[in-house]
Amino acid sequence: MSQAKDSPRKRRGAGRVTLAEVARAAEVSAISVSRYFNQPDQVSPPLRKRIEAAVQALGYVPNLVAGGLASARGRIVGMVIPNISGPIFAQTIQAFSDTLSRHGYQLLLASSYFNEAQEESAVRAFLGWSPAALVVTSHFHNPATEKMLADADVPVVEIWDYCPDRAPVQVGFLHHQVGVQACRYLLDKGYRRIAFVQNSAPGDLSALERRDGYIEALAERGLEPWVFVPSADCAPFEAGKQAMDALIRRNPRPEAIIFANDNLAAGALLAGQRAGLQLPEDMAIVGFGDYPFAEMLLPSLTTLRPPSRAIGEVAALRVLQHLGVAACVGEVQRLNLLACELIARESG
Amino acid sequence: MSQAKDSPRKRRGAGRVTLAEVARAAEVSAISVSRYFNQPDQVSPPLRKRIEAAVQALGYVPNLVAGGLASARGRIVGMVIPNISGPIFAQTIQAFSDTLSRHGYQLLLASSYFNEAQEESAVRAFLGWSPAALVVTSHFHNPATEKMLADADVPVVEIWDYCPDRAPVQVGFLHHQVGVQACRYLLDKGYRRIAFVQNSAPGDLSALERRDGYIEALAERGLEPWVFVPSADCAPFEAGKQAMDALIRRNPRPEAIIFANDNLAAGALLAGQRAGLQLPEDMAIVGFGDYPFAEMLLPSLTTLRPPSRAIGEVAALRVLQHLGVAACVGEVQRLNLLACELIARESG
DNA sequence: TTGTAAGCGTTATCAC
DNA sequence: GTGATAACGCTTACAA
Repeated sequence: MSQAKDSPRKRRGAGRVTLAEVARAAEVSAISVSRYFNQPDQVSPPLRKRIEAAVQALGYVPNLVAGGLASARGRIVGMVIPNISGPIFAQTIQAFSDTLSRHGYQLLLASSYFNEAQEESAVRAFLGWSPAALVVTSHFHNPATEKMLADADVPVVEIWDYCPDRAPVQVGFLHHQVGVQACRYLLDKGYRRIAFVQNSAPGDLSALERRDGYIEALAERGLEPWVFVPSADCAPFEAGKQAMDALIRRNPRPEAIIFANDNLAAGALLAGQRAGLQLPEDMAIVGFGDYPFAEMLLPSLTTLRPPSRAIGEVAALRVLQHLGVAACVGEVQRLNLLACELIARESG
Repeated sequence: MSQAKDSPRKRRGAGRVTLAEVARAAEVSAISVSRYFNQPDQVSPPLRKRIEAAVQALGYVPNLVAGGLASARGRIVGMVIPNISGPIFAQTIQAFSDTLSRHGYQLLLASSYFNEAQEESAVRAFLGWSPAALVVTSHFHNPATEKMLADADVPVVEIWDYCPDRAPVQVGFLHHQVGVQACRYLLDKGYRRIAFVQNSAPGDLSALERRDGYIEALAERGLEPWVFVPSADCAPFEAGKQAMDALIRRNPRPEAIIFANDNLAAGALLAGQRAGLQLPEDMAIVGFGDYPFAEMLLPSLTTLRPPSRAIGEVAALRVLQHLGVAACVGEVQRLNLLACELIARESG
């Protein structure tokens, strides 16, 4: 690509400047150069000066691979997340990556699409890089992944979830509780016939926990649940339309609907309006995620705002604390329950 | 975190199962196990079977760090991108990561926030992992980064841009041309007093190239440019409102406005409506990015849709081709000019 | 097809 | 505070 096709690349070695060459140029031993980078305090100012000059002159870039092998811990953290481009997780990744890189750690990223097999292969690959820590999403993993995570001598953080009974550090919230929260909100506003529309994407088990919370909240008041399951092969926005079209025709129709996410809710909003419904007068709509468009819709969307950024920040902080990174010192708090905020807007 | 506080961790080595242990268990040499993973064809079925059994039994996970050191090329690709959570780049990252991981490569990710110093430090860190390739955004880098990229014996791909004269593989489009495209579209619809609102975030130099395209397209018809620069400390949505509020008061006011991105345009749309403007009758609005909300706004937003996913896919494909990954064979095309589509909707 | 020997570039350990 | 030496776990090069 950018280099010459037939560059005189050595078969072995990257041909890059090495620690030893810097040491020779600075007339010190290799280990001193190593210390210059890793424990500068332990190198006297004069040496430090000579080393710095040599590093500059030669354009030395430390070989982190070699360092990682020697020390058995690379400054790299792996994260497996359902998807990168959705509005929800992107914030978490951004915050996590930023916090990490501020302290000299790098992010190794992979997406699972809620698929446990893909998660397993990502975790396996990441473990091969002897990461300083590993972050996975939710507590749903297949047995092979569980075993790898348990056996690997690596700190593990589970995000976007909160299971006090599990060993890994937890940073997230109780999806079940969020389902309860959404449902009670509508109950308190006087709605009774409340439906729940599931995610069209299979594998999003956390969304099912929210559904179960909804069911529980209804049961508390002696009400029956009403769960709609869209076709699995349908994009979320379309699935939302489909759900609304179907639920409108029921007699009696629901007075309110909770959706597994904002994309579904947005589709439903559009379908409802197209069908001549007055929203929220004829039907209340509640989403989940507080996607950026939620406040731009007409009517604006009532939804639950997950602590996306906070999850990324807290996860990174816990990792750094565990690694003993200065400026992040402190006891590593294993349970980190964050709040999911209900944003009441026009739709419900 | 998940492991016991006082695990009997060796000071040196991760305590993990090694290639040698697998070899012993399978009663073969270490190199055969290595081949089993890297060139399975060169291992006879009987050996393969014994090795597979041993790998399973011991739960062996290859140490990619050691492998990377020995072979001087890790199966890792670094990507530096302005931001992760914006709707634009997230698609690129997702597509890139997916394509890569399908072929056994991992993504090392960092964001630069359009800051050249941050980019430099990310590139330096990534080079330390002897990546198989490096992907950077745009052709704007500081001299130190340029030097590292040129000196490093690593394939480099520049995305979201297209500079035929530069050495790295280019995957993107001509921002200047996109500015021309947007402006000509409005000119052809009969608008003459066309303003351009810049990005509030400094450092997005590509957006300035789009502005220059706009200026050129106006000049072709002998028209004067009208560039509005929002306060730098303002979030894009707010900056859009600010711009609209200011431009509305001018006399004569613009007939049409091109925005550096959809967030600005969305803010302007809202501010315009709040001020009592009929859109697009009173003023046409064109954005850039085709963010997910663009079609949900009222009026829906006319905008330019960049080939976000395609950029990620093509970039990954070029990288894999260069690495000689089977199933991706073929000549590495250095120049990849993708199309930016104008999505005509209601706003302009 | 399979094996042997020699590194890859760094850090841990121990001595000065 | 500084240095010599031996790993770290794997792959290349070459031999059988």
